[in-house]
Amino acid sequence: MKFSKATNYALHTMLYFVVTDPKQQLGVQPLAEKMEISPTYLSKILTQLVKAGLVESASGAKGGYRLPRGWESISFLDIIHAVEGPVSLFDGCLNDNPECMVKQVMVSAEDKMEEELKQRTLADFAESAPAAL
Amino acid sequence: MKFSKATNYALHTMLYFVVTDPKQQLGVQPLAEKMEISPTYLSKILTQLVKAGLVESASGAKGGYRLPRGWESISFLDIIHAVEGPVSLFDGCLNDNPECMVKQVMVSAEDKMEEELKQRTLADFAESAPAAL
DNA sequence: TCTATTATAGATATAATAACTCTTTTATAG
DNA sequence: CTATAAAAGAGTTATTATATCTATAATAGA
Ligand code: SF4
Ligand code: SF4
Repeated sequence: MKFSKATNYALHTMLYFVVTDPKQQLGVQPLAEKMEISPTYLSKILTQLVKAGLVESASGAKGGYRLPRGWESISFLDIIHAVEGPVSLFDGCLNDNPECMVKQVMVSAEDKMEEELKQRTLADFAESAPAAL
Repeated sequence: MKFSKATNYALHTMLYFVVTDPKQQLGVQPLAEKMEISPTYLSKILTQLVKAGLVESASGAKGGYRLPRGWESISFLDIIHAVEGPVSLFDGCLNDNPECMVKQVMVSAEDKMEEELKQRTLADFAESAPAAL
């Protein structure tokens, strides 16, 4: 019952994009070194973010990654969902009773968490946390 | 990023105690049959609940499990914590900066979820959901 | 005390998932 | 054409979840 390391890497990577320069193309090597993981692994995570539209990539020489226009409104939840997939904290419900309050409680709890994660966007970090990473 | 099956079993077991008879001693076999898992496995989960003080157990003949006095105020969060341990959705933070907003966001999101889970107690299910399980 | 019953503990096996690596392919600037 | 960098795919290892089996401890009742 915790977020994967991949999600961690994704969050930190996105934040790093913000605190450096959202416009500039950035290769995967410097990022990988910062977090001490292999470039190919991080690349795989970044590809997930690309597919979710949370970063832009450019192949070939002088290529790299950068934030897309509109990056300011990307939320924590967006990033988490991009990496973890559509998570539902509560699964394995056999007799699928829609009235069941157990499910309702769990779903509502998850919603509360997601609400919070949705409200926090990269814009919040543009000024406030340049020293974080 | 989801709750374990064990947590599921624990929640359903607790609910089952409520909808049947909170006072009566109940062996592990009937419960295990209901959820189609082995008695020893469920027993292990129940033992965790016992250690957390969420159920009472009695060894020996005519023994079994039952809810303790004050069971009405046991919350979903109590049960989850008893089985999952002290979970923190966000770990693997290396340079432990207490000012870090990333951590703050994640912790606050988790808090929101836990608040909700804390407010839902077994008492809510005493009348409302006798047909759930 | 003896026996049947029931929880507890420990060791172990299996399965599933996460975490990571290596290799190959595709794309592009110069 | 070539150097560079991302994307894709296959495969490996590590970790954790899930579950079972066996043995031990406790207790009520005969
Ligand atoms: S009690 Fe609710 S959550 Fe559990 S199996 Fe039934 S419908 Fe699903
Ligand atoms: S940026 Fe924040 S969450 Fe990430 S390692 Fe640093 S202190 Fe921890």
